[in-house]
Amino acid sequence: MKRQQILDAAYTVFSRKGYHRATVDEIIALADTGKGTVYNYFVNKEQLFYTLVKERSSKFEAELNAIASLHELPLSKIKMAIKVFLEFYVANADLWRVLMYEMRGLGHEDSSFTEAQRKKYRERFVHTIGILENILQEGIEQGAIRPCDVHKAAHGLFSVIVMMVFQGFVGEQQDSIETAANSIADIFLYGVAER
Amino acid sequence: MKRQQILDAAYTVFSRKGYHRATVDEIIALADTGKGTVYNYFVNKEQLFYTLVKERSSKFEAELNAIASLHELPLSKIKMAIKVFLEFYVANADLWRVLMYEMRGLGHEDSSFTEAQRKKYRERFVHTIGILENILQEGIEQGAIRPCDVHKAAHGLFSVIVMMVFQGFVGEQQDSIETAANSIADIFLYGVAER
Amino acid sequence: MKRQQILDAAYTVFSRKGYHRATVDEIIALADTGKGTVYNYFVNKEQLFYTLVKERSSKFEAELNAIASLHELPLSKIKMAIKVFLEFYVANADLWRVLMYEMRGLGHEDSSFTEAQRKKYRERFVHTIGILENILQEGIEQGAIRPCDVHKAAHGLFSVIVMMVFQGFVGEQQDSIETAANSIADIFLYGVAER
Amino acid sequence: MKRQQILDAAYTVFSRKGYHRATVDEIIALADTGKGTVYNYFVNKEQLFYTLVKERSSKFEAELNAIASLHELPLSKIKMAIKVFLEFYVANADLWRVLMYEMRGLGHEDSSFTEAQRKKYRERFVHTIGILENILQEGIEQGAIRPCDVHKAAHGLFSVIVMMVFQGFVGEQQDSIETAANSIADIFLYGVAER
DNA sequence: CATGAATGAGAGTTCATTCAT
DNA sequence: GATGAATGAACTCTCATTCAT
Repeated sequence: MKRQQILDAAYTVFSRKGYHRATVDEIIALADTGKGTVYNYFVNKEQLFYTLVKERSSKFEAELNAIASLHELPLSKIKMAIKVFLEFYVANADLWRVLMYEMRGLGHEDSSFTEAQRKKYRERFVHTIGILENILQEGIEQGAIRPCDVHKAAHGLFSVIVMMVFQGFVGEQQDSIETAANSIADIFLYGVAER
Repeated sequence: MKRQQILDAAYTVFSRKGYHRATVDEIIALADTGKGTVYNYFVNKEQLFYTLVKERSSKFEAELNAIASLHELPLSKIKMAIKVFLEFYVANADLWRVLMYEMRGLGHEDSSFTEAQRKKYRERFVHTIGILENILQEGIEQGAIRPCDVHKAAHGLFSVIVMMVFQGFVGEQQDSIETAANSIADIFLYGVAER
Repeated sequence: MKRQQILDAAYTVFSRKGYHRATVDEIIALADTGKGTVYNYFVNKEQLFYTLVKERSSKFEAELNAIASLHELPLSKIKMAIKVFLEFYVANADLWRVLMYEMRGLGHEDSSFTEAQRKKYRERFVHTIGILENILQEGIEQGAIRPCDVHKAAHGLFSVIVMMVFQGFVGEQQDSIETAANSIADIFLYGVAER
Repeated sequence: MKRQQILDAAYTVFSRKGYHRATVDEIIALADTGKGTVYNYFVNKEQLFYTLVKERSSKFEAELNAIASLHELPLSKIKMAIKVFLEFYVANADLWRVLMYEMRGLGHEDSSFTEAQRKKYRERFVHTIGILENILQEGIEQGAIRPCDVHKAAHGLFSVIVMMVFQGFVGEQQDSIETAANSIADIFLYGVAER
């Protein structure tokens, strides 16, 4: 019970402050618990953060996998995937902003996290974006998508989704998400140019 | 002269470590100067960071403004703008990653920076993305671009550009930038779907 | 039964880590019991340590008393006493190193232990060394030992015994102890000078 | 100047409390300085302690080396060495008690210090006791000392010296030291047995 | 009796900032 | 203008002890 209180509080504080500026003191104040309790459940601040990410990710990753396995048309799958991404990022915008920053994209020298931890995080991203890649690849094979660099294209799509969320262009309501998903899919698939 | 040494060193250290993990001690070690000297030129760490951003931005913003004012076809202007963006972000990837993170996109309560400072940063972004918007708007008016939400479209284009840089998909060489600019423009304009 | 498990574990951990670095967590892990159980049997860490010392001391003190009461020649008694000391300290080297340190020899202001506890420990030492003194005194009265300050001489003998153990000059085997006892007695009685 | 104040305060606090119980807070209170200042001069608590030991040792070691090099009779040298040892340990009793404890004599698993640091300390001890060994060896070669295990004999002599100090049998006055040195030398050389 | 979740005082350490020289 | 010694608030983490079950 305390464990969950701590996780909830940590989620809030990490989201608000980022990893570095978040303090254990603030987390325990919000969780209404003692400092030692945090360290009974989590080895350290870093692992507390990781637990948060892991717990929030797993459902999302499962949903995404499910979509990839469906027998649907690629274009339809893409739209579904975009929607699932939006739902997840809308719900976890702040924490994932922090996570993405702390990972530093590539192999950067300094970060709050150990290299081992960073690798774990990166694998999660690579995995989810990889699913987008697979769908695109499938689309190319079926002639629905133009041949292109699916790795970059998937990253592009991903970056747009995340930006829409981070910029607050998408709200929490289902219809807001749906509308956004349609816009994103439309431009991603057909571009902005007039024919 | 000392001032410039400090700025150069600060650029390196902030880029490597991020805002929080960067220490004044490391900056002065690299700048080969004394700690007090930093505080003679800059009121504090935050303002040192801001100065850095301001100095690096201005040339870029000028270039972008120039493109916007050209008498060229919108599609051509878009490609040019993409190139200028890429050039700038490739050169300043690490510092801008830090900056974008610390700004926290919207009106978030806590950050390393004061609200006043954050507003200044945001205005810079709004301004550069605004130029993209204007070009798109011009394109719509001239019938080259499909009617769409230019605000969001510009942000989408921007996010893809930045992602390409942060993911290391674009190198520092001119031709790498040119190739990337073409790919981005191609998909942004015509989408990935087969016709 | 739990009580004995705790004592055994505590002995091991205190010996390995010293008083301060030993943690109750480590003790209960080794004793395979719960944290509360420790506090059912012992009022606190300090008293647990004391119990350990008391239990291990009593047999040794009894043996030493027995030797003192024998009707033997003083020189012979001295050798026997040295052997008993060696046996005891070899068996309890690590814990007694910790104990001797935490006592701080004299009336020092600060220690891990309360003054009352420290007094108890000191009395045990004074008592065992006192037996050595008595044997020496007996030797002087019988003309086997040169008149000298028996208090200091007994401490000197004691310190050499302990040093031999702490420096690892004496092993656990009976013959190693016997050899060491002979060397110590030889030099203590006759000195290192050539005649 | 602050550096010296910190060293003096640290000396007092480490001597009184031992390494673990000594706190940086107490040291700075006594040194009348700020916490950060300590870390400007010393990397950490461990290195502060080491600096203390190093500074206090060097004069003593030099004196001891000087005696070893004298052209004097071995027995005379032994007495001189004993005196120098007593002077040093009387002056530094408390800190050296702490040091000797934290070293844990041999290769013990856990200690406050890193293995590397422990090795440095041990070398200092080995060195000073080694000088005693050399003097004894010289004595044997010149026929003044009975053939014996000089390594152990030197350790025995050392342990007695230290014990005399730790037990408060020796005061700070020169004559107290002289008297003690004579008693120690007398028994070490000629034993306690009557002839 | 046995347990272990909960606790918080207190530890060592970092680092932006000040100010006398 | 240039300096760096001095500072202390703030940080993460430890661990003996309590107490409800």
